[in-house]
Amino acid sequence: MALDRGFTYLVPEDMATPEAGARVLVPFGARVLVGVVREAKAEFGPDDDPAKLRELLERVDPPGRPALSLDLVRLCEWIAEYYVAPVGEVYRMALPGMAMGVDARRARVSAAGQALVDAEASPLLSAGSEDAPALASRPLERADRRLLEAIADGQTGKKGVAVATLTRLEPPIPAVLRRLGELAQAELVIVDRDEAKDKQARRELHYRRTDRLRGGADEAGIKQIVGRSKQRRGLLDYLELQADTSSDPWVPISEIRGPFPRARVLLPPLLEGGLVVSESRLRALDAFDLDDGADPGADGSKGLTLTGDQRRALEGLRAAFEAGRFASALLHGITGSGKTEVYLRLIASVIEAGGGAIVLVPEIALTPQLAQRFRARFGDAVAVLHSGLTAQQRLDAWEHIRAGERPIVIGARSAIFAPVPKLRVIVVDEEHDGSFKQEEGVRYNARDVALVRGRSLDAVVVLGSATPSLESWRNAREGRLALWSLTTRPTPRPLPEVEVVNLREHLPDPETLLSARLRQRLLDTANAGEQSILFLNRRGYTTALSCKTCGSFQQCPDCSAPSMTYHLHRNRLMCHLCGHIEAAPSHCLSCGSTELEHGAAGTERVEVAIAAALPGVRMLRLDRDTSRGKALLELLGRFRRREADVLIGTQMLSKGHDFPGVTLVGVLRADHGLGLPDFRATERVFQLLTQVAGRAGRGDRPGRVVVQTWAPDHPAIRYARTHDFEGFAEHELEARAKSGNPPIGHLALVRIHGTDRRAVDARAQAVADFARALGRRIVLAAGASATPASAPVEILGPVDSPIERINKRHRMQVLLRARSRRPLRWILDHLRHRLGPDGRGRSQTVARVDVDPYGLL
DNA sequence: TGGAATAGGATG
DNA sequence: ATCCTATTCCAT
Repeated sequence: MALDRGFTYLVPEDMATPEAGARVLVPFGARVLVGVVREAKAEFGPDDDPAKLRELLERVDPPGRPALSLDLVRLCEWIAEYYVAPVGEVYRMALPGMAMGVDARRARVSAAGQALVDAEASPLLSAGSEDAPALASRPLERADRRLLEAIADGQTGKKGVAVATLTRLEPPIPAVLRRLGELAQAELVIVDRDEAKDKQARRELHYRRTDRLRGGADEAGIKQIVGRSKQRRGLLDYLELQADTSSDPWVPISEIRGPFPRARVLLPPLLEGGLVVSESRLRALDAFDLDDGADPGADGSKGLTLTGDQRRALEGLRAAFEAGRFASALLHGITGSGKTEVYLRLIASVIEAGGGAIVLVPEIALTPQLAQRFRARFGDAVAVLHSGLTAQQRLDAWEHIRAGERPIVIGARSAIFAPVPKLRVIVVDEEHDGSFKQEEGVRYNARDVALVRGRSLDAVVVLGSATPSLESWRNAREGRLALWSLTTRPTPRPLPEVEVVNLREHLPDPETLLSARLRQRLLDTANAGEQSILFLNRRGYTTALSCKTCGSFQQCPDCSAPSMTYHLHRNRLMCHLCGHIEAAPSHCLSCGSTELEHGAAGTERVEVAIAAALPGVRMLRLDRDTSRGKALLELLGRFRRREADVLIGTQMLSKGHDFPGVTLVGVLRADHGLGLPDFRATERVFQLLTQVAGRAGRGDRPGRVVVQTWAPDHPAIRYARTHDFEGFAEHELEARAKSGNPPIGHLALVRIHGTDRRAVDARAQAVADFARALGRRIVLAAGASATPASAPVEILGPVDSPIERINKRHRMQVLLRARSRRPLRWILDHLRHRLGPDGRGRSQTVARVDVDPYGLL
């Protein structure tokens, strides 16, 4: 977590004052850091002590070209404030990784320094040296000599040693940077800037499991290298699983550090034993260089006439754009109603007028078709930002965008920070999607940030969805968003028929999870030469292995949830929360019975079972295990090319894909997830079913949807059956009003976690007490006025988080809930300074706020 | 006694 | 956060 405050610096006499958003080099303690100017002021602020201020060292950005435009600076400030996030962290997020440099200096010894080193190294001379050398302020200490020697040893020719490496010497030299400064002062070493540092900084050490002693064949050989360290073994398994299940076997050290914080210590023996190799690499491949089998370059929709709905929506949005004022709209269009075409034409107008646009999509890797349509229509004007870009590619894209060379930007969440000049339109496609909410670090919601950025730029913001979030729906109903509805599909095809199968009456086959009805439909569809998609909301083989005799099942040692899933592929158990992996046991660990059974089925097992039950039907499986990055696109391409009859997958599949050959969609367990302690569960299931139904019958044949459920009367399923979004929304809004949950109420969740249970508990209690005290002050203040309401802010907790332990860290939470934002805001502003890390070592706890949390897990 | 682990404090 | 200093801890 970065420092949650700014620092004031003086602008040197001979420097033009850098504008807000410009990067500058500043002295910070003994270090030199890259900073971003938040504000340039002519006078001292009340908290500034002129005597303590230091001067800026250098400007990084040339005058008139700050890294962040003023609108982005304002946006960062707003985010830091609203989401109670450390400002520094927010700015760092808004800039591409390496725009913020590291210590770029290099050090080498001078002639005098070299002489000193040589003298010390020579026993004859050092023994007889009468007058010990001294620095300006003090005698030369042993640590200084070590530093000098380290520099002399490390420098190659004239290159010198990177200062950054000197700070990481083993054993470390105390106060290295101060000593280095003094040595430089005494002209024993020369310190200068390194031009080539950026390239270095963009690389990262990656590790890969080799083929040596692979697959558990030579257990003894592995033991010899790994030894008895469980962590080391876990790391090896982790890398092996990565190599097996992902398209790219290389894992960057930063990623390994998640599940294995001690990776640095664990890796050397594995490297030495040849089980693992390392390499300095740039980040993974650009997934979008791959052809996923979609129509190459064709954008057949260009000349099509719009439906009446589309035309009205487009005209309304264009009018808003031409008015040049902020406007926000919800584009509610049933699946297949042509929302994208509306975006395309709106953006075409914007481009024509010399403006720019941002299109946010839930997960770019899952919506390559949208990107392709934009590329087909706008060609090089489009920049696609996604997680597969290397740091270098990202920086390049960012520079291109900033220069106005690519006025259209398509990307996931973080693309909302794209430095598009003259930004006039922001589209948030599938705005209901939970992935717009960042769930770590700065927990912003890109959809809401889009509205704020749009407002500050007088731009048009369009939120599009077939199943709008209840937040947006309510905003539209109350007039805060203009509402445009697309109620018909451009092609004269009705929405698919949804057939609900009550599993209570029609028991599914325990292996395939298919009811007789769905099984028959699958066979019919395959026989007709058409394709099917099956959804099951759980990856892996089964949830867990449980003992038939005593019923006990394996828990992750570091997490508290039943998160261990069995993976047939390598006969391993893996925790879905922290990545812990272990060999699947052959017998029950508590009673010794060898009779173990699989719990609730996952996609892997169902795939196998169906393949066995329906011979001749070709199956493909898609989930996070089989497919990341380019492997995903390859798989989708194979299905599109009809290399399989049935694609089975998790909800990853429900987003935006278009498979013309699919006429049947089956949902194996629609009610899955309804039992979770999550106020959005019903909404999510409704959305999933509606989105999923949209996958059926998009080609030239009508579609059919079969929904299997144990709860056929649940509202999510009832309303989805009739494609009745409005009915669902009204029903669910009532439920939210009753519970005080969003969008009627407003939430902020304080999360407290740490290794030591008691420290976490104490901190959580303290946070809750403090919030309650603040809450009472509000009540007192409001007491005199006419509001008879009870406490305007409810403070719930502290309680253990639903998953009370993840990766050995205990987690607790305090929920703040209010009918109006203002009192909640007030409490958060006061709570702000009590957040962040507290305590040290094992008893350290971290508290952070999640404003407008998406889920409460 | 000196170096390692650890707690507290400041950073402009 | 990261760096620095003072303090405690512990083995030699």
